Order: sequence, then C-alpha cells, then structure tokens
Amino acid sequence: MHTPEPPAPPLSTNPSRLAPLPPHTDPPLPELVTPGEVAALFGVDAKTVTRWVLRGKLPGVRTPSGHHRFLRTDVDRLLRQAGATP
Amino acid sequence: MHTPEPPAPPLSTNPSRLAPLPPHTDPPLPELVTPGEVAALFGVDAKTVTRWVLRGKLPGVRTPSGHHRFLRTDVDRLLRQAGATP
DNA sequence: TACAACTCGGGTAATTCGGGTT
DNA sequence: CTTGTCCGAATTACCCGAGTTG
Repeated sequence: MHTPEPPAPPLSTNPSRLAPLPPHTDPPLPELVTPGEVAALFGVDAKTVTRWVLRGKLPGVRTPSGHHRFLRTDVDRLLRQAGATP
Repeated sequence: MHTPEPPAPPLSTNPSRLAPLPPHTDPPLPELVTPGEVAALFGVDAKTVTRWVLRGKLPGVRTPSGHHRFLRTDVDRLLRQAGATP
C-alpha cells in the first residue's frame, strides 16, 4: 500500500506536542512480600503477622483466596518504627 | 404531598434531540493484561492467576489456544477490593 | 521461517489459613 | 491482651516439557 501524505492529522484530542509516549515502559510495580518474609524480618510467627493485618496494624493486599501480601515499603517503615528508639 | 407546579421544564431546546455525539474520538478497546502482569500486581505466581480464573475468582478472556488475558478494570477492581482499608 | 519470551498443563513440596488452646 | 503452638484443609510455589505469542 502506498500511503499518500495525509494533509493534516485531524486528531481532535491532541492539544499540544506531548512527548512521543514511550512504547511500553513498565511502571514501577510495588514489591510484595509474603507473611513468612515479614515474620522472619520481625522475628515473629507468620500467624502473628496475619493478626497485625486483622487489627489494622499493617496494611496489605489479599489474594482472592484470602492469602496476604505486603508492600515492602510498609514493612520497612514499620521495621524502622519498631527499631528506632532515639 | 402535592408538589406545586414546577416552574418550567429546564429543557429549553427540543427534547427529542439527543446529545451531539462527539466526533468519534475514543476507540474503547478494553486494555488487556497478561497473567504475568496480574501475578506481579498480586505478588503471586502466574500460574496462580490462571487458577483464579478456573475457580471463577477473576473474569477473563481466552485466546483460541487457551492463553488467558484479563481486563485491567477487572484486575484493578479486585486489587482495590483486596486492599481497601482507608 | 526463525526467534525470544511467555504461558499452559501435570505433579509434588512448601506455605498459609482458620479455629481452638496454652 | 498479645503471642506461640497444634491440627486439618486449602492455597500457592517450583519442577519439567510442549505449545503459543508477537
């Protein structure tokens, strides 16, 4: 096919010259850790970690089946709070 | 209660006219994501995501050969529902 | 057509859940 | 009140080879 010069791209939604939008760069995905990982970091039992979630002490994600995953950032923050005693 | 006469129907123009459908700007193609992508979002293995489909936990589309694709909207909804604790 | 990356399916080990108890 | 442990049941993770995707 031969594409003749389109006179002017009548793109309605194209206000100004934005960046050429990179192909598909993956946005920074949050790193998730398992209850066992958190338990090891805190030196407690994995079940205790689950209890923290139920009591709202630690935010987390749940799989559709009820297993927990935690943001490493949240775990890290809580670790510092627990260990920081100025 | 008897509602007093409504002052005047706010419709000033011809009511039989529908809204001026904008000039066709949105190709509403659903954004599909792969099992690996969903797996990363939930911090689980890609195979686990496939199991969710088989168990009806997550709706999805399938290629004629059996590979799974998911609507980002469905994934997002499930992700919020899984971590909604504001 | 060939290629790299990903996914599927089956099977088995490890982890987690939930409740109840100490 | 919080945590650790025991149990059974459920969920998930990793192994392989083969097929699909783009």
